[in-house]
Amino acid sequence: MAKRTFLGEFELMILLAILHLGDEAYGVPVSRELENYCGRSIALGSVYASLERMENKGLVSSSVGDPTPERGGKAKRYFRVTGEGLREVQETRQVLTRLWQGLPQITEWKGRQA
Amino acid sequence: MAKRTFLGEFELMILLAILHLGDEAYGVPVSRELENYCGRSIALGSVYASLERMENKGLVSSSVGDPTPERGGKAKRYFRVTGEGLREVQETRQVLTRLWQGLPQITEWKGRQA
DNA sequence: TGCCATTTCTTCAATAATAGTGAATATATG
DNA sequence: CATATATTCACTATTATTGAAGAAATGGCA
Repeated sequence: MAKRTFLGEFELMILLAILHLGDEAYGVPVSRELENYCGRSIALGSVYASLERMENKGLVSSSVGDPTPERGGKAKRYFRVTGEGLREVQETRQVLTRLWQGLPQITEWKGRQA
Repeated sequence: MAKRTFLGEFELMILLAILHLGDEAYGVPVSRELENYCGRSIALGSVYASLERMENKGLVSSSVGDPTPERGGKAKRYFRVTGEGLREVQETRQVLTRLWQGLPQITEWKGRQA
């Protein structure tokens, strides 16, 4: 069996999106948030699948809210990042930050070139 | 078929390790470099597998050097990050940087807590 | 009132791609 | 030939992606 591994890129981004959204972190806005940050479309199914896996690993927890009084206002499943999830994000950030420090070809790039 | 996706966490780290190593970037030191940065052991096979995939995707290129005059000095396969590989690293870094900006619970963490 | 179309959100099933492992293989030198 | 360095291989596990189906709610209209 494959042993414990890194946080996947997608997992990392989802965790960060949840932190950004705070109390409004359920599947749909998480997906929208990612699309905004990444500039590409994200399949909702992949977000839910990843959330499911991360809940099993203890990186996020979820709770189902009440239905809202609006058309299609089905109860939402809200997600939070657990302490362990936060720790993993922090560690990943540390490693990446160290890795791209001292690499001018990376860090001096300011965005898509003209 | 799954469409084009993000750079995986592992792929990203390998690309960064290659950039750090410059002219000495072949399988073994790449793996060692990762172990140093990540603080965990890395299976050599997984590094080669990832390098292989990335070469197919055009993110790295490789060339086989000459044997070196030392015991077991088998010819090495050196890797370089291509222009496209570099661009992907840069874009990934941009997205991640934006995502963890404004999150004090992430950015104000200075390392493994005492 | 009682349906049903519509909306919002979640789950599912199936496939592709990536990660990880241990053993095997290839080539050097001493 | 034993040993050292490096790469490749075969196989399994985990993660990513997609498209469609399922659940639950409201709004409007006969």
